[in-house]
Amino acid sequence: MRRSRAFIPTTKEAPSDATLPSHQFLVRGGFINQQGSGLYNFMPLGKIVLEKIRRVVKEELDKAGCNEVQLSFITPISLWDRSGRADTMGKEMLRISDRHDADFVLSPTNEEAMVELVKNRVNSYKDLPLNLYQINTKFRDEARPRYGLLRGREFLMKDAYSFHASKEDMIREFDLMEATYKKIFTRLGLDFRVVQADSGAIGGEGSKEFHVLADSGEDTIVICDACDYGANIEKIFDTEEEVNALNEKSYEELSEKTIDEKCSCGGNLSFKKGIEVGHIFQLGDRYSSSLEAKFNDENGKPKAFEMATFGIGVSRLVASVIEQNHDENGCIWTKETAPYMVNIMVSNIKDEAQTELGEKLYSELQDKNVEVILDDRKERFGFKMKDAELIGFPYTIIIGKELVNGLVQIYDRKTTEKTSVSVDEVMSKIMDII
RNA sequence: CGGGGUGUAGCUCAGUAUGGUUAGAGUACCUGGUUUGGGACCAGGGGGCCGAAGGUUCGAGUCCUUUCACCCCGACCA
Repeated sequence: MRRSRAFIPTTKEAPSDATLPSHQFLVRGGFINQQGSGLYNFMPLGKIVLEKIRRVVKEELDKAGCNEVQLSFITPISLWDRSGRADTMGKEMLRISDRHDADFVLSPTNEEAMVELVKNRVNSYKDLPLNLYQINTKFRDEARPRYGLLRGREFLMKDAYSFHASKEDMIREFDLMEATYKKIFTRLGLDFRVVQADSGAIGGEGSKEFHVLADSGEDTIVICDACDYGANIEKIFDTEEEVNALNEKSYEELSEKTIDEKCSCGGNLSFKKGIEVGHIFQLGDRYSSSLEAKFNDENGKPKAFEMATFGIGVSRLVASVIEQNHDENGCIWTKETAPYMVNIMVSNIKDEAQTELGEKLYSELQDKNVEVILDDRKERFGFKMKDAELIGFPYTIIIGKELVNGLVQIYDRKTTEKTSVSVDEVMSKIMDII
């Protein structure tokens, strides 16, 4: 992509209501813009990042044997009447009616729809287990949307539902998904913890959350410094007062707060703030029973499916990457999430030698399938650098004043270091580090 | 859903207490010139139904009523 042809509206100032780094930088960098309360548009850069995260999620799930589907986003209210959630989900579920005055729902989650999909199509234990997922828009009419992409009303979520002949097999899948989620978040370059969680309204026995560690996280978790134990405080403390008191504390206050108790492994426990980006539940037969979704077991006896459900907040992950990876100048994307891996900056486009080299490197990197953007705008050096830092390309090749000596520079966004490299070596050097 | 706040140029905001020239600044944008390694400078220019609807008045961005939107604090939630 040529920067001169790209739609990347960056700004010097952030909207006055954006308080979190991810919100400010994603808006300033031209990734997203707000359409309404809790509603966001993804502009080209935001769309690229969103798709990259979606692809990582899809690749790992497919490797683990899951099937991707796509359910209709608008669902008839009757679907929700049958499970009883038309009443229990309350106002979070946005209802609409069509021209015939029939009532519909903008799906906030899809247990019912997925059970209905499988019901009467999977009739034998021989067809189990089965794990179906979709990466699709969800709508939850939050009482108070906030923090940009972290708590929107419309958001992109991966939701998966698995069906099993026995509880043992369901637990096997649950463990497999925990391992798969770890691969996904590791590939995305995130520092995260798996924690014991409160199952909440969705119900079920075992439930684990995946938290990206970030000062701005809305949840408070307890983690061990020696083993991989972690828990959401909602799980550990009994009363709402205790949980709320801790959640209100800032990151700084929490890090000073010590825990006297030791972990069962003997390690020290401490409080951290986390952003919940994944949640896996053991559902049992709650939905399959109420919706009468059954299969025949080895003895030909009808039995309700054992189920589990697995969620990942895909659009929330876009913001989570930045909450965890930014500095005062802007975004620092990880390798799997960067909108473009290499930015070629022609310092002065009136300098023919600089422009020529820029074009040459641009086409060579394209030939090698490197995601590359050429900053060919008629702007000054400082302007282009600030822009590149705000957007957060991992590497920028600066073609500028050192070219007369046969040198260019490679700017590393994460370390902010510039390294001079000869023109002859720059291609091999860049291919090495990306 | 309770409490508070804000809607004026693409963006950030003055102006509203006390109604009165042609509604402002910074930034962004366009033109010309100078500049060219850290969001440049000079000159000129375009851009507004002052959130919407009613009302008071000779006259409303400013006063009154209604309404919509957005934000913040709580409660709730992935």
